[in-house]
Amino acid sequence: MKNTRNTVAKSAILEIIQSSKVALSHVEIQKLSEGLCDRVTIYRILDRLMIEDVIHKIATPDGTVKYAACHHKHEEHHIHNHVHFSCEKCHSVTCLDTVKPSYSIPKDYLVKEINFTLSGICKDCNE
Amino acid sequence: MKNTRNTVAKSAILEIIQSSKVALSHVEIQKLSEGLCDRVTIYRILDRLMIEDVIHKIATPDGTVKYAACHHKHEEHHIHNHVHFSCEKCHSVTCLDTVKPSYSIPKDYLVKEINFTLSGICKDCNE
DNA sequence: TCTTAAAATGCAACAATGTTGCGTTTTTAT
DNA sequence: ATAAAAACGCAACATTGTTGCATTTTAAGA
Ligand SMILES: [Mn+2]
Ligand SMILES: [Mn+2]
Ligand SMILES: [Zn+2]
Ligand SMILES: [Zn+2]
Repeated sequence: MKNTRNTVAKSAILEIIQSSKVALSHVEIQKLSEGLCDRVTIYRILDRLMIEDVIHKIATPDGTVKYAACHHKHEEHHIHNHVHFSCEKCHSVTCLDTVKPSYSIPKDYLVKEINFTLSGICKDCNE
Repeated sequence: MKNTRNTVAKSAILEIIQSSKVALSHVEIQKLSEGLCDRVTIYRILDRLMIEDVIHKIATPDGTVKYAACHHKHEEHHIHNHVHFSCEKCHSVTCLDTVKPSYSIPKDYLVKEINFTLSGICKDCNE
């Protein structure tokens, strides 16, 4: 396996993601990093961070893609089985790490990842 | 409300979606319709069909967007609370209409839509 | 059936997002 | 210090979805 290096840009971007309360899109990360590195480099860093399992990707129903830090113990082969909430008012996407969904699926399916996103009004926008 | 019309293209596209076992992407629909209408028109038709609640949109974790027919009684204000399965081998996305997930979420969130997608190996690709 | 307004369409142009190739720079191990 | 691998910047490209506008089609009423 190709080993991955910790560069200045990579550390900075990880820090940005980890210190954010909400999941961030590529463009948001780019703005927050203020010319730290090229647009393409951000994409490549995000890829590496996902391979290392320190961040995860969230595809919201409206098509936008966001990234959030992983809040689990750093272990291999884990599943992000928590709920995400996407607010249609403030467009924030949050990890609800404590909420774990349950389901039962025919056993001829092999489940490797779950992606569970609820949309609506978040607690801050709710009246 | 702006009323919507049933055109040749719209009926054809709905038929394509309804007769497919798996959810279809915009490009797949375009290929299956073989020059029926413009690319843009397909997007607009998909929008109308979603407003009419005869199809629904599925955003898979890998970023691709697919469309599937709704298999519920034609009622207003329904929620598509069923599970989708996205196969990482054959890239098919299927509605598992019978599998209903359960979850509990803090009551200061107002849930309007749910999008639950499992990824892995589908029953056809599973050995 | 004829008339007419609204809805739908085609086309071109644009925008957003993500990817690839390649030459250069930086990191890490020897 | 040297060398190989990894990361980077930049430009170019690809894919996906959107918008404006002139033209055509649809559906409903006279
Ligand atoms: Mn999360
Ligand atoms: Mn479905
Ligand atoms: Zn909100
Ligand atoms: Zn499969």
